[in-house]
Amino acid sequence: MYRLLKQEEGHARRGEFTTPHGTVQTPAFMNVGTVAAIKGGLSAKDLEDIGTQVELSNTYHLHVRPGDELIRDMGGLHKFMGWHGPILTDSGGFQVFSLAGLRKVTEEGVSFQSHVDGRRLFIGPEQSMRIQANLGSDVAMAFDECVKIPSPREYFQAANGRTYRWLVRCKKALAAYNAEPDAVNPCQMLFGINQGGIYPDLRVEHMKAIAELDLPGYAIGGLAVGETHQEMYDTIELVQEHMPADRPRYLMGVGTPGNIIEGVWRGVDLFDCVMPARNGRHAHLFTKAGIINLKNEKYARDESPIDPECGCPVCRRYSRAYLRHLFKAEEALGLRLAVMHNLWFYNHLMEEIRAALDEGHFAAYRAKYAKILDTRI
RNA sequence: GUGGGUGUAGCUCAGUUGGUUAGAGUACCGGAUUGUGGUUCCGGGUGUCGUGGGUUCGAGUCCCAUCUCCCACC
Repeated sequence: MYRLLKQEEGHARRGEFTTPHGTVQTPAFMNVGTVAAIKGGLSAKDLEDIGTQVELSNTYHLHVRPGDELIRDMGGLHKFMGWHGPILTDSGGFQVFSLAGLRKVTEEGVSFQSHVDGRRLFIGPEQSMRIQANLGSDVAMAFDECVKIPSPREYFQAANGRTYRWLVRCKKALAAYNAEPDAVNPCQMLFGINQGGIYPDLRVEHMKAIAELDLPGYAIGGLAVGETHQEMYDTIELVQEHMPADRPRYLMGVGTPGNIIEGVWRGVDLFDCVMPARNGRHAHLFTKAGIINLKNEKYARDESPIDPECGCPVCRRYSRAYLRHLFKAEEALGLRLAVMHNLWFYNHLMEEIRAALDEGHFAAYRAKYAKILDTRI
């Protein structure tokens, strides 16, 4: 359930999103742990320490290993991974895009070749809902088709039709699974996903259609996959007008700190992105002054913390010189500390955005930080 | 002391009958990464070819001397 607390200038929204495992203050950034683990070695306790509100895992990956039935038998994903806050699961739809070389799309669904052992898998709307019901996440994402940009308009049109029909099937299937007496999380919600590339009419038409299905939340998918930032922002701005105002809005897979500020400005409530974790593993660290590459030689004797303005557990204790050494020596601690800092940075960024919205100066915050946070220094 | 071997990038090494601007891996330096296949991808050569002399149009390559290190013998 979503409650709008305040609407700032522009379209920015301050709200609360309540799930079976707690209330999320929005705008929020969801921390991505695809295989029920934050890569880099962070624990559920670490997530609590760095201010994580929502954890995100993936249907496809957990189905492949260890198997969603195993997780159901272990009491569901919350219990399995020891994270008792809200969890959102992605549907496997994005793997239609990211594992393009290993799959085949039909009206029924998508067949994949497993990236783990090569066996043939099939995931359609019903399979995705079954898996997500077994995982017992708080939010299940619709099984959609994410299409690369650029692609022919005709393909987007066909994929949009398929994604809509799949969504109808998702809604029916998930309701049935969660009505079963031994459902892991009977109040699990389903979010629909808008697609259409950067074709304005396809985006709007699709958004209007899925809005009529009266789902607990809606996502904008298929962005940050090849288009320019301006095209992405224009698409968000266009689509948000047709999203129900009383439901949370989730911009999937985005993005940089600047992308997030611009997304909030255009009315987005939820974000997720692998960037803080993946870039952190490669020593790219976010600071209030811009992005630094900690492997650079110039930090070899730098006694200052990653970000002098940061209050995270890593910055309170360790120097750039030490962290650089850990990376050069390929010590696991380097990855862990870097990811911890970056996720703390993202979570803290959202706290600042919420505070700016509460206090009515988000426009000034955006003007000050939207560009500088994405700049390499 | 004698004989043989060896010396090319920080490291391990390749380099044809003498032929254009000196090659690879690794290390190092830099970049990429947007609903995650964590050791990936892309770019960069950083060199007195041990040293000196000689032959040659031309030498990492052939000749002489010398030095280093290794091995064997005395």
